[in-house]
Amino acid sequence: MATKFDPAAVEAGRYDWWRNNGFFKPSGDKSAHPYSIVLPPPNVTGKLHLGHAWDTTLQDIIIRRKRMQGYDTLWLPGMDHAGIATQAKVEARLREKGISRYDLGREKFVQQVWDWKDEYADIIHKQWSKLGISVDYDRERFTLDSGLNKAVRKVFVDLYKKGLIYRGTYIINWDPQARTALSDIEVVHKDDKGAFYHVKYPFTDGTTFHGKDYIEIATTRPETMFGDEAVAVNPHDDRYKELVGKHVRVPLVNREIEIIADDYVTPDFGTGMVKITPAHDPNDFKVGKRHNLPELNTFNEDATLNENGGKYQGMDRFEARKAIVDDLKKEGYMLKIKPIVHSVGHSERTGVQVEARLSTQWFVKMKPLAEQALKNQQTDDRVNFVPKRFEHTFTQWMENVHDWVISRQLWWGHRIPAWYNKQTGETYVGMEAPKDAENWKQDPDVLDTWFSSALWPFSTMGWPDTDSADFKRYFPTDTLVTGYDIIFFWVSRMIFQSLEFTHKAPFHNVLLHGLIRDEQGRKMSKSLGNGIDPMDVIKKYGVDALRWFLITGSTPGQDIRFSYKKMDAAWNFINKIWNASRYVIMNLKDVQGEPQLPDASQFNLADRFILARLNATIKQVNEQFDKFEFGEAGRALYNFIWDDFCDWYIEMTKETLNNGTAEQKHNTEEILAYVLDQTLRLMHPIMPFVTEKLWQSMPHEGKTIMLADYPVDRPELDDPEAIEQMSDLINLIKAVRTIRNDAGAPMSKPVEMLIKVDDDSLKQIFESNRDYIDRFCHPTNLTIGKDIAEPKLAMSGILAGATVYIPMAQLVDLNAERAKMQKEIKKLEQEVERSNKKLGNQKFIANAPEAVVEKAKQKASDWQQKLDSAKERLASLNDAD
RNA sequence: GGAGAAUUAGCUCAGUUGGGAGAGCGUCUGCCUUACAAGCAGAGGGUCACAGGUUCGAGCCCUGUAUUCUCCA
Repeated sequence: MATKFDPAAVEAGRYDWWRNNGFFKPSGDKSAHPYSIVLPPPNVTGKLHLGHAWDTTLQDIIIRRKRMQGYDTLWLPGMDHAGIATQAKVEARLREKGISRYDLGREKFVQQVWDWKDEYADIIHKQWSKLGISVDYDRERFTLDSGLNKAVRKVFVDLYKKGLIYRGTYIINWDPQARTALSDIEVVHKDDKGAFYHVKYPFTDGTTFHGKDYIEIATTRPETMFGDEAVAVNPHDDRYKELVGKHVRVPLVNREIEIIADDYVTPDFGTGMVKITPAHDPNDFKVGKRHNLPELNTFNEDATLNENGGKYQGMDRFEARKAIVDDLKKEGYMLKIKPIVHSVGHSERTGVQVEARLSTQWFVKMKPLAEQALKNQQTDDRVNFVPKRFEHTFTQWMENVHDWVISRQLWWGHRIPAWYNKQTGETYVGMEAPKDAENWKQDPDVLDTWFSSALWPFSTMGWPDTDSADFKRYFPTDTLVTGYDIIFFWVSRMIFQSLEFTHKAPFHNVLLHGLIRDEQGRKMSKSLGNGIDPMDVIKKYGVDALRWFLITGSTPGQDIRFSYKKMDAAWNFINKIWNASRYVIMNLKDVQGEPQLPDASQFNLADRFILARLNATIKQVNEQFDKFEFGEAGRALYNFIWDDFCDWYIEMTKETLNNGTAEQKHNTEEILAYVLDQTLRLMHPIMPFVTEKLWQSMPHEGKTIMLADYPVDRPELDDPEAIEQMSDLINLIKAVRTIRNDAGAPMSKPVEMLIKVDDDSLKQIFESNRDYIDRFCHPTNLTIGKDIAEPKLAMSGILAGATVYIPMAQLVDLNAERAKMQKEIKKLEQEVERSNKKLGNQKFIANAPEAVVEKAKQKASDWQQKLDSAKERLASLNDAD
């Protein structure tokens, strides 16, 4: 075995071997409980990033452990066509060649997108294998495949028939670059610098107001003024009451509009007078409906001004704004320009400023669906959010949800199953085209990507065929793992669609994780150029190290910062495991098959200690895993492996393996093998590659660690006495090491050692473990006793129930030793006082649990013992010269 | 404006039913000890943001304040 962990060598070929042996597939064992996860399908837009690595690692840990525990596990993978995002990517690529999608036409363009999809699906498959995820490739799905398309059409048609999908003309969010409608949540609001333009709207009938023949309108968007249909004031605003019903003129176009009264206007915002542009603002749209105002659209799809924009026709909205402002100034209409910072909506995908646009779209009526989802949270079928607080995020959104715009003016996606009669204009919605197809024209639009993603947990299992084997066996799924940033987009929608169509929640648990940030805590983004390719990290450290970092560096629901220093630490830990295993494997002489424990009568103190600690670790890891507390599970494993196993047990086995009897040696080998085997199994879900490699290198039974039993708690191995006695031994060894360090006496230099004990039990422990004391403390000779003569010129260490002395005539600085002891006494006195105060408190004795009181008493007596020893020691130091 | 999160060692972060504050990295000292020097041994380092409250007992529960961040409007 190599002296260093070499991830490339460990990983080579292993994934394919697992996969080709069918280890990733469900066992199909009907006597076992099923456990299923659907992978959140990554977008075929691009490569996987660190966030995907995190998300898939969490799932892989869950599913690998369940598989080892004997569940019939299904982890179903797939990818998402990501309508607008992928289309935008392909358009950008074409644009580099000077081609637009319109040049190609729909069919050819869509073919280009399929090519893109194939290219990226290939990359993603390679990345999945690097990440080591144990998904069942035979069940892989794509959100645009024919089965899913069938589910999409079925859902659309059913919802339409139930009146939960409708078509109508409303103000929606419009992305002028992608030229499509967007839902509310695809709009991200950012603070932008803008201005309030204060513009004169002159009266047309000679009215004057406060001596002026105009009113002052403040607007942030002068370029929409050609669509103005009214000016509104608040009906309770006494300043303007008299103006209601008067008429003003829209500058530059000289169109006459009326001043109306509407509650929507906030009197103390701006001038308290608002221009109403029903076709270009959602609030104005509502006002317009109330007052029967016309809806005049002044923009084209790409946000250039249309024929209603007069001489500005054809200009882009921002260009037009500049020109209009200039002209308003020139013609004396501009009163002032006041810079402001205000929140402006941008397209989540293309980043351009979103337009409020009046258009005819398809919508999902959300209220009944949301109510159903909320109600379900009060039943046994509720979805368990981990961490809990995200349930509030979900319910709050559901309580305030608006109707969902589902049509997209894109070419890449599920085509809307609606046809319009060429003659009558009648609408037909159905699974298939009408029989007389030649008389109908299908809606050219496609559905929002999330409309198909929302069906993912059941559409991938064969639904709408509710008799399909997978649907019956693996739906509802057990756990969904995803980022908290898509609770609205995805989690919520899966829940209400699943309830509506399967009458069950799609999963029992939702485990939500945060985002990965860079070393400075910034979001990783293309524009910052601070993104890190997980494949680069894997190349340098191995995927096991990356996985370890991802799960131990995080707490559920919290963001995580990536750093190479943490990756170094992760690699170091694996290297530690590697070398500990190397030690064990090199020392196994005649252990065969699956490691078994010798009879308990053969255990020495170290054996009892490590097995008790192993058992406590198994218990803790299982408990934490069940709660999705992977970080805590990882820390328990880290402490056990590094501290208990490597620092103590392995070091102690060197004594037995070198100096023990043949039988002792054999027992030690068996125990080493057993502990390592159990430890590798515990670790396997987290670091699958290195544990498989090491497991294969040691005696074992079975083909793969992937299918070995996951460790379970064995109460007969618990041993508080061994833990206690071992702790006495460790404290002694540590005290000697500290003395040696303080005195500058390295281990290579043997010293005399005396231990004065208060009672026989401690004497017994030290004497029966004398071999270990020799090995760890290197004394020339060792005296243990109750009444030993205390050496004068010595360094000392105070333990509970014992004092250790190391006589070093030349090296002892008596004054320093006295000072040290005085400091120690002061500290101990404080502790004793605190303990006594606590125990003197009757309320504490009466109210605290018995175990807590007992522990406090034990501590008090330990402190007192130490204090007595320290005082004694100081007295003898004072006598020394 | 509403909701949530964070605030613990120099840095990055754990701390799960309230019962004497931990890790990794960094710092200082000493060791190439036959698994590992990317290691081993030892040391130093914290009024757990602040102010109240509940409790025998608070990093943890409650109230308020401050700072930072996220989402929603």
